[in-house]
Amino acid sequence: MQPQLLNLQHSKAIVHLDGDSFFTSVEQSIKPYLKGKPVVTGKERGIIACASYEAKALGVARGVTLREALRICPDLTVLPSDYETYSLYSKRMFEIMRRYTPVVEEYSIDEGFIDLTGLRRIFRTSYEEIAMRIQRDINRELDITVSVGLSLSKGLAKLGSKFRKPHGFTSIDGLGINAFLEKTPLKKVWGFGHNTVNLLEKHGLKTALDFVVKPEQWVEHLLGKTGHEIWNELRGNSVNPVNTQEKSSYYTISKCKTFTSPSSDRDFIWAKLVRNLESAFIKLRRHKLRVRAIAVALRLQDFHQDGFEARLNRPTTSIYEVIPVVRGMFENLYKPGKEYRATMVVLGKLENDDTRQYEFFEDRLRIETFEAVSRAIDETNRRYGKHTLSLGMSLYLDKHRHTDRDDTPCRKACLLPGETKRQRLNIPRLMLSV
DNA sequence: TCTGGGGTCCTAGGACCC
DNA sequence: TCTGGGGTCCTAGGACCC
Repeated sequence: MQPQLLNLQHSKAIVHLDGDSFFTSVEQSIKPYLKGKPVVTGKERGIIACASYEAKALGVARGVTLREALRICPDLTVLPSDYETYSLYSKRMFEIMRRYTPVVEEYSIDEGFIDLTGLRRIFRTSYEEIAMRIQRDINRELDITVSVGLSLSKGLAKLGSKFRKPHGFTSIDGLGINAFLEKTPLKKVWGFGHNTVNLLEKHGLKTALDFVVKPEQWVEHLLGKTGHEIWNELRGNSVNPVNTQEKSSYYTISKCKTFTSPSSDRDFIWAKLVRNLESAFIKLRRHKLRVRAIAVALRLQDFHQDGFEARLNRPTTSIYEVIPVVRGMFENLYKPGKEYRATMVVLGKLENDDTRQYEFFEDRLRIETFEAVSRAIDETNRRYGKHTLSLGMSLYLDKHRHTDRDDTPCRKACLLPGETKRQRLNIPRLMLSV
C-alpha cells in the first residue's frame, strides 16, 4: 500500500542531529587520555547520567547506580557532571549549524533540528551532502561525534538519527518511507510512550507502518490531536515546523530532591523543603521571572505523594514572602511517624520580572528590602558557591514553630484579599505527577 | 527496572455567564 | 422549582520527552 501522495512542491528537508553520548563525549574531547576508555558521568548523584560507548559495551547503562557500575567494570572512570562545559559545547554545536541556516531548533542540550529546505541551490549540492558537511564540521571542530537523520519531517528525521549510532547518517526519502517504517516498532516512534503503544497493540498494530496505513479518522478518533500529528509526520507530511524561537522562558520551575535515606524527622524534612525552595528561587531570579503560584509536595516511601498549591496575590521574586505560606502547607501535609523520601517544590504562573507595579497599599519599602536582600544573596552565592548563604531554617535550626500574626507583611502579601489562611490551605488538591 | 530530576502539551469537565 | 442552549476560562491529571 502506498500511504502518501506527496506534494513535492511542499516537501521539506529536515535534519535531526543527535550528540552521541554527549556528556562523556565532551569529557573525552577535553581529556583525550580518556578516549577509548569506559567513562561515565553522574558522580554527584551516585547514578549514571551518561555512559561512553566503551562503558555501554561493558554493560554500564544510564540510570544504573554507581556501585553497580563499578562492580561490572572496576576500571570505570567516574566523573561529576559538568553542565557548564556541556552547555558551552552545545552552544558551539548550534553555532556551527547556524552557519548553514538560521532555521535551527535547539531541542535539547544535545539535539537539534535544521530545516534545509531550499538550500540545495545555494550550496549547489544535495541535501545529503549539506547534512554530512554539518556533521563533519562538528566532528572536526569540537572533536565529538553526532548522528544525523535527514527526511521530510521532524518525526522521520528523528527516527533516522537514532537508526545508526554513533556517528551515523541516515536519509529517508519519500520512496523509502514505507520500507523504513516497516522495520520500526511502535515504541521507537517519537511521541509514543508506554500507554499509546499498549493501546495500538491492542488494535493489532506492531510497526510504524501498520500505524501509518490506518485511516486518518481512525487515528484522530483514537489518539486525538497529538496522534494525528505523528501520523502526518510519519507519512512525510511535515506539520510540526522547526521552531527557531529561543526557549528563554519557563512555565514552571520545579525542584525535587530524594533523601539519601527516608526520614520521618519533621525538622529535617522542613529543612530539605526550604533548601529546594531556595534553589527554585535562585533559578527564578536568574531567569528574571517572578512567581504567582507555589505547589509543595511530600513523597512518601511508597511513592505516593500529596501536596498543596497556593496562589499568591502578588507575584514575587523573594523567598521571604512565601516562607509563611509554604510553612503552612508543610504543617498540613506532614504526618508524624510517616516515612518520607523526597520533597518537591513547583513554582508556577511565572511572569517576566521586567515591570514592577505596586498597589498603593503595599509596603513598598519592605518589598524592596526583601528584593535587595535576595540580590545580595545571589551575588554572594555566585561568587562563593551555591547555598553559601542560605536561610537559617534550611540549616535544620528551626526549633521554634512558626507563629502566625496577622500583621506580618509576608502574610499580607501572600494571601488573596479577604481570604484566611485556613481557607486557602485546607483545600487538599493533589497535584504534581512525576 | 521497584522509580533521578526537570520540563511541555493536551484534554475533559467544572464554574460561571448570558 | 425545573428547564434550554451556548460560550469562555480554568484546572487537574494524563502522557511524553530529554
